[in-house]
Amino acid sequence: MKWSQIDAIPCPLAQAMSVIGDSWTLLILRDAMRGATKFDEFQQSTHASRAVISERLAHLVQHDVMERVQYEAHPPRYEYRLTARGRALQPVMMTMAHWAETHMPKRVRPPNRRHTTCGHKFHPVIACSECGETITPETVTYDRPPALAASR
Amino acid sequence: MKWSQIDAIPCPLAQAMSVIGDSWTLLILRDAMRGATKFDEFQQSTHASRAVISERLAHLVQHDVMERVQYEAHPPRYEYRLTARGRALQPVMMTMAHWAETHMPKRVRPPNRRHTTCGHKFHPVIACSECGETITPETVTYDRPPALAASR
DNA sequence: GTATGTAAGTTCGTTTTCTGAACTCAATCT
DNA sequence: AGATTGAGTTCAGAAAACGAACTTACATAC
Repeated sequence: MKWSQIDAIPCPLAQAMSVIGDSWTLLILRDAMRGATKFDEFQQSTHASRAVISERLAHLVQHDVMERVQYEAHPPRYEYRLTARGRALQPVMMTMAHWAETHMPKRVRPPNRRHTTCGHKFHPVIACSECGETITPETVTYDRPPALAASR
Repeated sequence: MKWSQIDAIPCPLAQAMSVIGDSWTLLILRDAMRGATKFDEFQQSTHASRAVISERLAHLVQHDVMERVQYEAHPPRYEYRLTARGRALQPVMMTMAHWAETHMPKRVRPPNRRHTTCGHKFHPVIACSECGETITPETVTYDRPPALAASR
């Protein structure tokens, strides 16, 4: 199977990969979260080739993660903005960044996130939507367990 | 810049990508979380080519996300197990799966996670490690804000 | 003792994708 | 008129992925 065909796999993670799993895509989204909107901003920040930036942005637009908006008529100019679906990736990226911060500390600056509501420096923890307690992997079960594809 | 050189970027997300950002890698880890350990299990479940599985597993071992363990001496046979660093990716993958479930519901089965501690079906929410409140993107600030690379 | 099977890979010719530099286009600015 | 800007496209060469076949080291069946 080709990587370009993972959208056919009915698994949430595979579906997520089919939209945001290509190389450079998450770095483009990181820049978008920091306020980037212009083609050249994405290109200069990520250092990916212009062809790749072009292809990835089109893919994100196609899947409603970003939108292409004309911001100037003469000459016609377009920028890219996160949609609600795109902004909803913020927890994913924060969780991933936190993993890198805790497990590869020598390679990144120490984090400096602050929660404005309580005023403290914090790191993200995963909580249960129902009881609010912290989720640990051992406390999660599946009613119909996700099976390995080969074993079905 | 080449994708294979993102490990040089001192950004947590880029560092995470350099370890788990290649195509197929997250699907391999998904299978590992479900209990897969054998080369052929990974290959048959993901449908990636054997060469790619081989390369990705070696990369994960090199970065201490999985370990290669001999489980039989005659003939010599090896399997792959998640390390602590690999198991720590569970929240990342759960958060990403939840994003796909909520934003691409037509393409995946409805979720069925249960929190054994409280007994309820749940979805993961991101909470503040200090005050326990739910984190929304607007309530996060950075003391030294992550800048766009081009603007530095 | 020969043949078949198994698990964990490697090899290799073909196809696909990426890379980076140059080019285009529409319009404004000097 | 010529230079600049922003948003791309084009293209030749390099790198990576694809998938089928092959290898290695044994165990087991015939």
